[in-house]
Amino acid sequence: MIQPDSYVRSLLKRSPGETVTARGWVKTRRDSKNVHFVQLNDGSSTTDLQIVIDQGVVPPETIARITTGACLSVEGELVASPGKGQTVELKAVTVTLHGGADPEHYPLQKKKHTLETLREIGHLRTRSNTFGAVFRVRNALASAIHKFFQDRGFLYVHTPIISASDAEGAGSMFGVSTLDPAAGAPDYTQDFFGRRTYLTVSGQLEAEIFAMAFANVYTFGPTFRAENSNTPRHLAEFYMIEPEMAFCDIHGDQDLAEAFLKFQISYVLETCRPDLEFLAKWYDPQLIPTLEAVVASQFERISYTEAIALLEKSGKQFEFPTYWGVDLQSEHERYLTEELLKKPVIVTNYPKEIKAFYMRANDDGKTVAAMDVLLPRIGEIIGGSQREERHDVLQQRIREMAHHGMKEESYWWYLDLRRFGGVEHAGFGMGFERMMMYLTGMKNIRDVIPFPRTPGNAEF
RNA sequence: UCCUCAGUAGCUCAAUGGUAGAGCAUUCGGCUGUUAACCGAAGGGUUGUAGGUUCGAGUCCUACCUGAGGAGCCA
Repeated sequence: MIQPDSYVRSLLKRSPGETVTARGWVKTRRDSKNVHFVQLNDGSSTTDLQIVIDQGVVPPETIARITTGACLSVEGELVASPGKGQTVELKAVTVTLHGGADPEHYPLQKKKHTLETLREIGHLRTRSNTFGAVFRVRNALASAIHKFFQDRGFLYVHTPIISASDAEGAGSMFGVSTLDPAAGAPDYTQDFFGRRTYLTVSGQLEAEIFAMAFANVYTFGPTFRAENSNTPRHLAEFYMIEPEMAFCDIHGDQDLAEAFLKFQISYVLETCRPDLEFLAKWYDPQLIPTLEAVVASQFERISYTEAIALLEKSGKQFEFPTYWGVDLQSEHERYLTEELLKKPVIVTNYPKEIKAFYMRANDDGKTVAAMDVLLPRIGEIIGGSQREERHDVLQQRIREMAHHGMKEESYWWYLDLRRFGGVEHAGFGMGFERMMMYLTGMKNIRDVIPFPRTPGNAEF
């Protein structure tokens, strides 16, 4: 096992003269008359460690096998590098070749590959510079999220992956069953759980249970949608963060969402600078200035009604017409956040007809206390609301939705939370990979998750 | 799921309906404390699949497969 002081990242910071062992995978080898240069990387750093192997230290037949992709351990002395591009390098004394990578067949070459090609070698793309940077950022982002909530006293709750609630309106769900599909019409009362079950589309309803006991809670786990979505922004399996706060209204909800987004960006700017610089260089030169601008900005907050008014007087021709009562289309959201306001926008108080049943009804009788946070380039990154805490109002709403297949008896425990010690509360959901896209400048969501699950794709 | 575009060497891409090419990678040779090293040579192809039009198809037509972009749904 590599010890903390022996990661490539650590070795690059240590002083000349020390005897160390480096382990990792070869990026490339260059030969000179009396010396071989090997770029070694263990995934801890955007920068490789340069290994210098003098003629005779390693038998020629071993040198020949030290090719791109091979795995090595190298013991030697860290020395000041006379060459450009690095301050220290490792002068090899002992080289152990753990596994070669036949250059005739190893698909990762020391040249630029398209992201589409790398996606098809999902078991090897992790060794590329791009995915090294992406997954270090992903790791840091996950850490930032826990830190943000833990520092505020939020309780981390694991909501179930397998769920019986058919989460009305949340789109198609993956069924979970141990019944033999070949056995004809399924009788779910005989199924593993004695009822129809699904992979969760949201932990929110269960998070509300915890918020009614621990006040401030959050979930961070996988979520599944069986929608046949083929876009650069959708996955069938993705990660979602869902905070839920008791004693919180829609305004507190917005404040938290804004602070949350800014914290994540700041944290990654601080801890992953070299990775962001690499990503900026190859994918989006404006990446870092854009991120810094968001941290410094104050998010625009407008109501749905104001948003519609802004769109109507924009004079812009939209493919879909805008009028009060229709949901905002991608083109509308993009216009608001990218062109008109040029910063993150929080849109609140949507018509109740286009939002979920659990959102708190406003006094106007027409809108609910919903909020969507829109980011330039990404669109909706956060969707949330103040929840309906009034038992009778919620019950009435569920009954109104009966014709959509909602069954009041399925929500008995959810309604119970309003009968016993209910209080105003609010929360939101943030797509983890959407945030990753924003932070890394990656334009396809399949390139910010280790193993993307999309329609027709589950190879790795 | 709908619309649009694309599929040619391991990779990135050329090729007016008329002999299928280059760069990188690979192999071999040369040079060199190198930095996506450099110089030279060689090998490498059922042009996504199946049909069709044509004297002749990588190129035109049809269907299918795969990928990408846009839309819907959303996070």
